[in-house]
Amino acid sequence: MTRSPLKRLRRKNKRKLRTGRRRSTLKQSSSGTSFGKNTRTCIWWTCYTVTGTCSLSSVSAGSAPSLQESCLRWAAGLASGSWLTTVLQTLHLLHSAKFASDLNMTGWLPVKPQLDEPWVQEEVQIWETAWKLLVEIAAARSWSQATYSLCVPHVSAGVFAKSVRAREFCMVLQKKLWERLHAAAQFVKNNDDEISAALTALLDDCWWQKTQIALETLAVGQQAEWRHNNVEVRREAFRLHAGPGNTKFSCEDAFAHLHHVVQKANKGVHKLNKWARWFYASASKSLAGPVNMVETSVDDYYVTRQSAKMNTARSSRHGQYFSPRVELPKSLQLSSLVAVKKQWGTAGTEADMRSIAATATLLRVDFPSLPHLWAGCFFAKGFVVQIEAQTYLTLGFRTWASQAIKLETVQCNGQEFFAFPAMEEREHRMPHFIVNDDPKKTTCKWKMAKVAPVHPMMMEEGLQQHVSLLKPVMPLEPLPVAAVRWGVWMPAKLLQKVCKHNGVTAVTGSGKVLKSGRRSVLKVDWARALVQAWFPAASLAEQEEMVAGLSGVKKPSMECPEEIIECFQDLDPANQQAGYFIGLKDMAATAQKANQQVSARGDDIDVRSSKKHYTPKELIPLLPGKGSLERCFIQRHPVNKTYQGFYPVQDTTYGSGSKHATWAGKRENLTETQALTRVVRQLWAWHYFTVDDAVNKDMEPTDADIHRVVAGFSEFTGIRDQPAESGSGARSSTDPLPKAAGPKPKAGQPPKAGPTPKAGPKPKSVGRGKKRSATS
DNA sequence: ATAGAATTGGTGGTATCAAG
DNA sequence: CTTGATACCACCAATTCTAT
Repeated sequence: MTRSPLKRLRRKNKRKLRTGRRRSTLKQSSSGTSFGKNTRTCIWWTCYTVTGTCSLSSVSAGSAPSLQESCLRWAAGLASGSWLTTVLQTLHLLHSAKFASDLNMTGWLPVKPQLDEPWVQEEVQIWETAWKLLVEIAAARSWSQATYSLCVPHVSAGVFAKSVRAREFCMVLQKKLWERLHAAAQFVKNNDDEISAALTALLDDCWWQKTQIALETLAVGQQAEWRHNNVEVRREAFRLHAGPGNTKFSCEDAFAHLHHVVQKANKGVHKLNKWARWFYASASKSLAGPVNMVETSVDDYYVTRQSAKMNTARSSRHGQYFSPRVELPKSLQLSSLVAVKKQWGTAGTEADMRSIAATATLLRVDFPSLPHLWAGCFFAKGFVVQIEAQTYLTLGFRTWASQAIKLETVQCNGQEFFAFPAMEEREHRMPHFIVNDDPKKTTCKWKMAKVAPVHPMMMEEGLQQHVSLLKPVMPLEPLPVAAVRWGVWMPAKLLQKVCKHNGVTAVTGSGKVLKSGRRSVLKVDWARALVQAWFPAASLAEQEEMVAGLSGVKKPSMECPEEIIECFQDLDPANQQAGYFIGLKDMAATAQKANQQVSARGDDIDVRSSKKHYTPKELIPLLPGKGSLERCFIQRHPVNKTYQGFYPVQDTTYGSGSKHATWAGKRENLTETQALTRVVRQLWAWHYFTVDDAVNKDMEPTDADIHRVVAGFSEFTGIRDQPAESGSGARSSTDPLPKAAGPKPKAGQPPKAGPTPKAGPKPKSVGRGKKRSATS
């Protein structure tokens, strides 16, 4: 019994770890053909890299950088905030004359045009849309990249940053994280209160400190007293980052591939199943050696199938595929996916962002305010916020904190504008985070305003050198008030908290009728109560807009039965204007609009999901299997004047086949019958080739059959076919494929001329199917 | 706490387009 | 007409959100 390659590999790696890193394996990894061109590398490959001896001297100036060096530089750049430079450059396009002119914006005008002119409105609209896009891009990049500058072990790459200052900064950051983690652990141990609970949740969200590698990295730093030039610190960082940062991708790739194999297996395509497993085992270079490998060529596939037929020993031909023969130690509590999730944490983009925000919070914020940080949910992406003299653009809130970009204020003629400070060269950048722990509108120190970019041509005289500035739509007002005014979405729980902290408790339910006879309180009810308490003077439509934003409800927020809408519309105009009906009017209009949107959306989906070019029922009798064969069909395109037939060629080497024919075309000018005949004959040719058991050849439709079908269509195309040729069942002279329908090869057997797929009658069209089966 | 709804991201397969 | 590229759609699984 041979041992599984996986097991063998594990042992190999273990041995390597134990015997100390004497032999450099890094070279091997960088020269492997797997990297670069194809990232489908065995996961152990990457682990291998980590255990190798580092050669610090290889990271040197001079000759062309090695793969390791460029990867290391890249990781170091990310750790010291290179991505933030990109974010700032993106946002700075607001002040870029070139950007404005690229968008065909009119330049600064000393005499302002009328705002209501169509071209002005159009340009202003474009400029505002461009700004929104810039904010989206900036926020997306910030939240996806900040992890490299904040979380361990990513930050440790910073000791290879270009400047000493940046290197020092990364070590200081890790030192702080280390200290804060210890303080947090102490606090949780000694306290059992609200703060302790919040801190536990924060640590859960941080997540990275639960990993062995992060703790090890910090421990190495601590032992080195956080000196960036310590040999061990640099060695650790080198091992982690001097290689393609693709452990994640390698794992995903490997598992995605396994998943694919499993899918195929479940479909019962046994030939492909085995083939794919062999391919998988042999595609991984790191498995070479202990296992007999097969070549991943089509020839080899045929040979293995031949040997299977001839009952020769296959074990000498192929490797073994993976299966979990070794159970993980029980103490790890990782025996199931559920256990993994419990032990480690949830994965995904949301979780990553939470981790970033939690780490930033752990770093800067005092523990006592942790239970109140949910109040940061007012920081909506793209708004301008201010505390004391400092102003920021927010990039969105994630559970604990919001990312923010510092702004400077520009005064002119008593008006206040906001601008991004001039870009300066920096060796090190850190993302900025802001928090709010006060949800009360009366005491909250933060102020917020919605802003719009001023169009370059509309800039005040004397400010045109800025190209464009951000201008508050309304004066800054307390953060909670502004958030409600602009309908900043928040989860239901937080909305409730906001209401309670601000004394809004009179909430009428509008949900289902409960046993008590009262209606249950929904999210919208809280939103409506808050809006009515804070904006009693606003019109109902305005209030409903705020409510819709706060609760994020897309459907009609209240059940407004059709009858009520109809009743209202049946009222005579005088009554419709009556004071006590005006509210109803707005509501009916809103509900109707929403209803229409919902129903229109439904229709849309229906229309798109219908298959327009599926086999028309008239063509079904012409198909092999008469419609019972899956993925075998003919499309008819009256506009393109084409037929296209598809047949699921079962031999996976060929994928599925398709045959296309045009009638009334320029080159051949076929009749419609001739075109359809070509397609039908090809389908049957594939059918004979594929199906092993005896097929009654008489089932194949005659030319006359085909013509009859086409004649049924002709009224739609306007192109009349000639009557069928007199030779009744005989093939016409234009029959395109007399050979293909000729001597039938036995199915499930390679063409007799040999193992190459070229010989013998075979489907001509290979198409994408072949490629996929060869590369998957 | 938890069931169920909604949302999101990924995958395989089909439909369509366009270059040669 | 072949071929490759890509848009689009249905479906699945993971995750988040809401309501109870």
